[in-house]
Amino acid sequence: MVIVRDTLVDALVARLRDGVLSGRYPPGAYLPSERELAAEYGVTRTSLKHALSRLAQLGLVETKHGVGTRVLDYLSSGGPELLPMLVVADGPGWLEETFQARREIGALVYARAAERRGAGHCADLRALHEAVAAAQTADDAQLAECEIHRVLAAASGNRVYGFLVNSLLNAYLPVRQLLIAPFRDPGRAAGRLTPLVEAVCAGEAGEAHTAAVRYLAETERLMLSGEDR
Amino acid sequence: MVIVRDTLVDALVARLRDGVLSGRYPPGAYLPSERELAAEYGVTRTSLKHALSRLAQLGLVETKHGVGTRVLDYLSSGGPELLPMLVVADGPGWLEETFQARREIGALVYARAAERRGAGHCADLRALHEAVAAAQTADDAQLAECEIHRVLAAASGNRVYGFLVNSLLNAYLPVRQLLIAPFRDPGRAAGRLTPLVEAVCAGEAGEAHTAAVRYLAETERLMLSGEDR
DNA sequence: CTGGATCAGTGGCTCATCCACTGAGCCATC
DNA sequence: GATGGCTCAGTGGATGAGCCACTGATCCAG
Repeated sequence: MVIVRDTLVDALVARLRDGVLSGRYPPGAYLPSERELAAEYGVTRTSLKHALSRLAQLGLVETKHGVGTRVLDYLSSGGPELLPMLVVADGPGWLEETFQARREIGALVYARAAERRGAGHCADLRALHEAVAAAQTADDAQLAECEIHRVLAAASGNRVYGFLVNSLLNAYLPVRQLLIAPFRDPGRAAGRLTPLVEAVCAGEAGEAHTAAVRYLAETERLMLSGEDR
Repeated sequence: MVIVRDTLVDALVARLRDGVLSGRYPPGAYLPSERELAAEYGVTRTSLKHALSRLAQLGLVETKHGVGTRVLDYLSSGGPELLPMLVVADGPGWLEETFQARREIGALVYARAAERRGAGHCADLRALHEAVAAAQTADDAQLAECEIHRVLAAASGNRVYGFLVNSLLNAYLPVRQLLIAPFRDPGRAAGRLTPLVEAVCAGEAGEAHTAAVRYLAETERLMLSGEDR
């Protein structure tokens, strides 16, 4: 386990972000001036500006020179990069919707990959599949599992799907412990993955699609119920 | 037309980002130290830090205290928020893949919305549809069209799809001129939208799905060919 | 009523300076 | 020879004072 110490700016971003997500700073409203905020949080204006700059990059606020910093409506203008923080902020609601999107988009990606399968991709997939089965620790299995999704996304022939999968996987990071559960027993994980991986490698598009949907639905049911821990 | 003057930090971000995307700073490599970079670009270290902070938020680099700033592999760790800059950077390739993803995910969203249609959503949709038809300028039509996508995403009952749609729509912003083309003639735009909107409002899920795919495919063909301008 | 000047308040940016962290290398100790 | 602690150079983190540029409201002269 690596000890990670948040930087001051990270902490500031978290505080301000929570203020926005919780509605303390509602959409359309202006934040207090940088000088006021800096005084309120007991930091330099420089540090506060760093934090605001990152909030702006996230699409949570918008800063205009000479005017002020306005809160945006993240629901109507935000992107999936907000998911990780939303999942921890209000939990189950966002998590379930993320799972649903992942399942449906995952099925799309899997079907595409099956259609376009190439020898190289299949080799990667088999190797990763074996890595999951052989993994001694839950962490290893989890990492390998993530890699499988990424390899499939790459095999879909559309890099945009790679980005979407990355975002959806990142949304899980904060609740990683829950996710690891189904992989505590490497044998079971292997058993569950086989049909999907085999189907994709064999190029059976229709069957792969069906298998993918079934696999993802089952996996997520386990994750949400917290069963098998 | 509003005149937007980029801030110094914006320009810095653009320069550094191009350096990363172009491979001048390859994945895994370390950037020069902040002091060196600041000198090279003729700016204060403070400003440079702001820029690096935003690059980090974008997932392009990773900064570690006492060590340095390392370039990440955006293809394997980035999210769809990178699309806008990739589309302008190397154009057609990313644009086509974005269109494909938008078409397939759009169809998913449309089908979902048709399944779960509610009176309120349908009213919104009809109003927007009429706004597109009535729009006097291409800009208006484009904005209303974006709104239709957002309303549909909202009607799908999954806020994550809203985020995904936002990201994909944002990817178009840099090439907005191209996109506006099919809407130069409001009458045609209206004619093209009708079947989809009607189908969703009528709740014919299967037909809506088919119509959505056909509509999106046609629209994007026009966009890519640049025809009808 | 209009157009320009003023002014208070806001964010943009700089500078000089110090602190905290990391990793490499040295060296005495075991 | 291996180990553990030390120093040191180089890196990013943070400060705070200060100045500049922009915006919008207000006021006033025309």
